[in-house]
Amino acid sequence: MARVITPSPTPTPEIPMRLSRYFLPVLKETPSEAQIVSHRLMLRAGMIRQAAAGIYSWLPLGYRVLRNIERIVHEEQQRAGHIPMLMPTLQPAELWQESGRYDDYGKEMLRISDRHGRDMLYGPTNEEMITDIFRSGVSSYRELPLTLYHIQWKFRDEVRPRFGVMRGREFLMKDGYTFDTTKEGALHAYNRHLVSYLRTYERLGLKAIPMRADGGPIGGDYTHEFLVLAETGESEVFYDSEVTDLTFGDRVIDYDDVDQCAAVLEEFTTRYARTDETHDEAIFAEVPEDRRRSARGIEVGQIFYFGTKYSDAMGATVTNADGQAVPVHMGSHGIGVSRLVGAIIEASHDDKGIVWPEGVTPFHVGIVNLRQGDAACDTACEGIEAALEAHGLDPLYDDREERAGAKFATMDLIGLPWRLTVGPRGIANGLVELTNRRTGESEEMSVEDAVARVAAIYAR
RNA sequence: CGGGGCGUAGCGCAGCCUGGUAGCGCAUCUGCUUUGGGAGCAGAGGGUCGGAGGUUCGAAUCCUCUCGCCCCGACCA
Repeated sequence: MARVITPSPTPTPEIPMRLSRYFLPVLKETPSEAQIVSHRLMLRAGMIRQAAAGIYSWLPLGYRVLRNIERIVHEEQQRAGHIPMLMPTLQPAELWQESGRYDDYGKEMLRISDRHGRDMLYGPTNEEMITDIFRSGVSSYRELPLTLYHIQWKFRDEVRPRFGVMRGREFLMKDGYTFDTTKEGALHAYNRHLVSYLRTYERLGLKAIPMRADGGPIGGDYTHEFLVLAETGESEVFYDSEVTDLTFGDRVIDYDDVDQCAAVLEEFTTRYARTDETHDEAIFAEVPEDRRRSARGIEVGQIFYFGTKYSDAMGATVTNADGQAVPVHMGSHGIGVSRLVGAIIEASHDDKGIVWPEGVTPFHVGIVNLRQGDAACDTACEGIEAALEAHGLDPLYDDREERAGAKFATMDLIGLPWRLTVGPRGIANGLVELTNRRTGESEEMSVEDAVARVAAIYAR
C-alpha cells in the first residue's frame, strides 16, 4: 500500500542485533506474582518489567512486539481510509464536565491537578476530546464522513489490575472515532471497521470472533466485541462452532462499498456468538446441538455506534443540505494494542515458551552459533546474518559464550518462529539446520538455501 | 471495595512460632575442565531482612502503625 504514517513513539529502525550486546534479561524461574501463562512468559522472556500494579516498562524485546502490532494496526487503519492523529494522555476536566462523564466515571478515572490547581485527568478514552476537536474544525456535512484515530496510552485506575498487560491500569489502545451526517453513514463506518478489524487480527496471527456485546447504558445492537478464544479469557462466550471456521483470507475489499462491507458483517455476525453479558439461552437453543460451544475469550477490540450522545451533549453539529444544524452521528472503535501482546501469547505458546506468529515476531529468525569462537561457525553465522539483513530481515544472532542447551532454551522461550542452527559438524559440510519453532521440525540445508528459505517465508 | 495472603541478595525460597546479629538453590564474577538441549569442580562478590515507631542487654523474629505487591469475589478493555 501507499505510504503509511506510523506516528511516535516509533524510532528509526534498530541496528542489527547480537545477543551479546542486547538487553534480554530472561528468567529461568517464574516470578511468583505471575498467574497466567502470558504474564509468566512475558516476564521470563524479558519483555516487560512491572513498575507498579498494572503499570509496566516495555523492555527491548517486548517493545519490538508492541511496535509490530502498532505498525500493523496503523497500516490496516489507513488502508480503510482512516486518518491518524495523536491526542494527549492528560486532559482538562472541563471537557468531561461538559459531557457529564466527569461525575459518572467514578474512581477508575485518575484525577490530578496541576500547579495552578486546575483539574486534570489521565484519559481513559477520548470521546470528549475528539468531539471538541471536531466541533471546532468541521461545520458542514460536505466535510463528512470522517474517521480519525490514534494509538495512545490510556489509564484506568482498576481496583484490581491483574494478568500482566492483559489487564493493566496503563494500556495502549487504538481508538477511532467516526463522524457521519446520517445514521446510515455511521453504520457503514461501523461495518467498515468490522471488516478492517477482521483483516487486522488475521495479520496478527489471531482468530478473533466478533460477538454481540453489551451496549451498556446507551443500549442498542450496534456494538460487537472481538474475542480471542483462550482458556484464560476473562469472558465466558457462547457460539455456533461454524463461526470459528470463517476466515477473512486474502479477499479484496473496497472499503467505500457500502454493500460489500455490509455483506462481510452479515457473513461474520449472523451465526450465534455472544458473551455471557448478552447470552440468551432461548436463542442459543436454536443452534444445532452438535454446533453449540461454550468457551472463554479475551476481548481484543470493540466497535460501537452510539449515535448523537456526545454530539448532543457537546454541541457537535454540522449544517446539512437543507441549511439545518444537525448533531453528527458518531461511533468509537477500539483495539487493545498492549493487551494484544498478552492475547497472542495466550493463543500461541507451548511448555517451552512463546511461539510468535510471523507477523508480530520481534525478530524474524534466530541464529544459534553452537561453537562460539570456532572460525568456521563464526564466519558462517556472520555471513548468514548479513545475508538476512540484505533481504530486509531482522535476525537475532546468539553469539554468546553459552552452551548449546542454554541457547536453544533461550530461543524457545522468546519464541522466534524460525531458528538457524550453525554447528561445527554441519558447517564442515556447508550445512546448517532450519527449525520451525511451532512444529519442531528441522531440516538440514546449505547456507544459501537456508537464507533463501527464510527470505521466502517472510516475502509471502 | 469486601475477604485472604505475602514483603529476607537479580529470581525462587528457608529462617520468624520458641529473640542472640542472616542462609539455601539459580543467576553473577574468577580459574580449570567441558561443548548439539538450561554442564562439572574450586573460589569470590552481593542483603539498611519493605518503611517508621515501640518492647528488650539484644529484633528478620515480639507489639503498633504504615507502604507495597499478590490471590478470591464484586467491577472492568
